[in-house]
Amino acid sequence: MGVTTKPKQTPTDKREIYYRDRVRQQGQRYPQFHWPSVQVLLNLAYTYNVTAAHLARALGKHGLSPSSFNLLMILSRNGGEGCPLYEIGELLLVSRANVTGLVDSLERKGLVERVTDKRDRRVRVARITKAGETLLESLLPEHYLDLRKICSRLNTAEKASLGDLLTKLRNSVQFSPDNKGPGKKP
Amino acid sequence: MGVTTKPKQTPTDKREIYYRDRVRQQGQRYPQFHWPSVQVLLNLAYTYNVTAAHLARALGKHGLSPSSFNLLMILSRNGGEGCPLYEIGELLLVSRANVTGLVDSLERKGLVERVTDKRDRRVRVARITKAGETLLESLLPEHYLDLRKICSRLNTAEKASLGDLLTKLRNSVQFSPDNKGPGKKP
DNA sequence: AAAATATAGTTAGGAACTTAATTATTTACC
DNA sequence: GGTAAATAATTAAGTTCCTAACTATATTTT
Repeated sequence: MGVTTKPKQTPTDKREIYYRDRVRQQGQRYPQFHWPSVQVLLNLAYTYNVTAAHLARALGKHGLSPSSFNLLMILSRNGGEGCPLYEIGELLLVSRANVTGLVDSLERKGLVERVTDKRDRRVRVARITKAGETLLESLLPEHYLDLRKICSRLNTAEKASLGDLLTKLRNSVQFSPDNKGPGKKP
Repeated sequence: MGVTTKPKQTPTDKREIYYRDRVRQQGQRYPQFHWPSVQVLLNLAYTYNVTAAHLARALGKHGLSPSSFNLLMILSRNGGEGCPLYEIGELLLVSRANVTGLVDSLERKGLVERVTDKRDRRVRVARITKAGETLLESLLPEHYLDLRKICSRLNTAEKASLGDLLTKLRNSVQFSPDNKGPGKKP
């Protein structure tokens, strides 16, 4: 190729242009449009996606998805007792059907095992295996270091402030007055 | 059942207990464990999930997923010109294969249409239809109001501060020195 | 101009999720 | 004590994402 003056823009630039235009257009058209609100929510989504993708990539090198990892962490805490599947769902905030699938895949890899509870034969208890413990022990030092590095540009006050603001935002969603709720039917 | 003193705990309490225990255990076991960092990242994930689920529920009432909605918004900005599919992928930060699927589903609903670019016959351009425009116009006022309400407990300074802290965190992930990168193979 | 390379889109297969329906077991009620 | 209701897990079907392989078209190289 010859010597060109092509600017070679990154995808990020396209996104910036797109959002700048959107502000102008939508702001004029819709009186409800409030750029500072839209901006902070876009920022939240973007930041979450970037960090989640980063952590997922690191865990993926050990053959674990983020959910599988979190499930293993829960079982690791409970040790030999294990944890009923329904309780795993509550801790991970996912459906019971999804827990079934996650435990299936971890069981196939030999990282957890299922046992039936003696007292209530409806419930299955998932227990981490020795292999599961070993895997966790091998990846946790790097994982925790990673988390720490991700936050290292924020000082203590900033971390606290970010936590407070996130909590405030979350509460606003969860406990807003007009929360449509589950809309239970009669 | 008789009159009991059972506290009737919500799932949230289980989560709090779980995380409190985890801090103690992991903090002792792993010197790399840094609770303030772990806490702020958990908070980020939790807050994102809550807000995303809230918005997804609202858009779902109109038959749209968040991604479908964003795709429609992109096309709405471009109007009659439409947008090449590869560019949609760059704006939405998703794979081209996923764009194909999203456009498929919106095309089935009659909200967008595909046309082949005359100049480069490799590229397909997606264009929003009249029905798509109408749908957007019907839901945007409520959507923007929703975004605004979600952020209403944060004042102007807090929104700015939250935005800055999120950006700082994101930059730390994206531009950290030891970013393993795509690891291109020779 | 032909061959190699790059780009746009689709297809195929798979993982992580969802809700709704089904099965097994326990608890509550009369 | 037997039936009804609740609870735990699974299955089935569908959605949203992914990567890798494939097809068609354009561009570059020689």
